[in-house]
Amino acid sequence: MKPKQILHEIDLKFTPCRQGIISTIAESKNALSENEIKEKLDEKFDRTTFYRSFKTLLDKNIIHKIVVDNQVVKYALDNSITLKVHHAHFYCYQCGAVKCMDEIPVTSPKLPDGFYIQETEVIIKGLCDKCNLK
Amino acid sequence: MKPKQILHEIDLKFTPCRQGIISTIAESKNALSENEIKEKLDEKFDRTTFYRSFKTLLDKNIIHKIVVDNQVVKYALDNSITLKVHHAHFYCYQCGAVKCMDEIPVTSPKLPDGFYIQETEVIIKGLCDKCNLK
DNA sequence: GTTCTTGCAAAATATTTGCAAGACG
DNA sequence: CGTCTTGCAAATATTTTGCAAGAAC
Repeated sequence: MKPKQILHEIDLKFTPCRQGIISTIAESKNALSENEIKEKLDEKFDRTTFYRSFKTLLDKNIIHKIVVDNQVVKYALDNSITLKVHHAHFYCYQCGAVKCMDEIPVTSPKLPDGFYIQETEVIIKGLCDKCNLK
Repeated sequence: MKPKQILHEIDLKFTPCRQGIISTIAESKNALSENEIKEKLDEKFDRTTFYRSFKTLLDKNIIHKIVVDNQVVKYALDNSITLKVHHAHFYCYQCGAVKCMDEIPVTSPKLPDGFYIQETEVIIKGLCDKCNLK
């Protein structure tokens, strides 16, 4: 689905920043940080605009955010768009890449009585295939 | 094991801030934030001192850090101290508590060839037993 | 006494908010 | 044209660094 369609469906205006974020993320096989997205875009946007655009897209579940250790913050298209199941994320210590592991479905474990699970997040850290084989 | 022993074993000086952090965390059944620890301590410490103490204790694997969505940052005693296996963390949307789920061992899934797993982090979000049953 | 830690000040970084101008539909 | 978005400035919040005084050993 194209950015314009996506935005239209959820009643958001088709603005250059949103459009840029969505298409940049969609083209990338890894999750991207604000800076990585910024570098790939032709047009310049204020940092505030990025913050607000990310927030809007997150609220509308167009994208999801992956945070590694409070340091690395990356974004990827959300499940509802890619129709993928909830998945684990991989973080490479070497190159810093964050990858959505669509083939690794996340199943919530059984918790003690009384606990209600809404979401389970899995971040696997190590070396990605490229860095490991170097 | 007491704070003094712990610190001595890894060649760290026995200072009031480190001592306070370790004993406060050890006494709590949930992971604690900087502010929660600060409130429980009698003595006051500069924020810089907390940052540096946490860093030192993290580096030496005395404690571990749990970050939820880049917002909530909490600390708990590390595995090497409590001798517990690597475990999942639970975050309650309602009360904000972060709990080490020692009974939920974390097993790393099988990744595609080439990937090397060093660590797997699991954060389960929802309602804790107390908030859920209210 | 030597080395490491602390508190303070300040720098660097990250995030949020208000507001007027401009773009979208 | 009414509403939402953007960029800029500024307010907040967070984290890091330098340095001299003090504590640990």
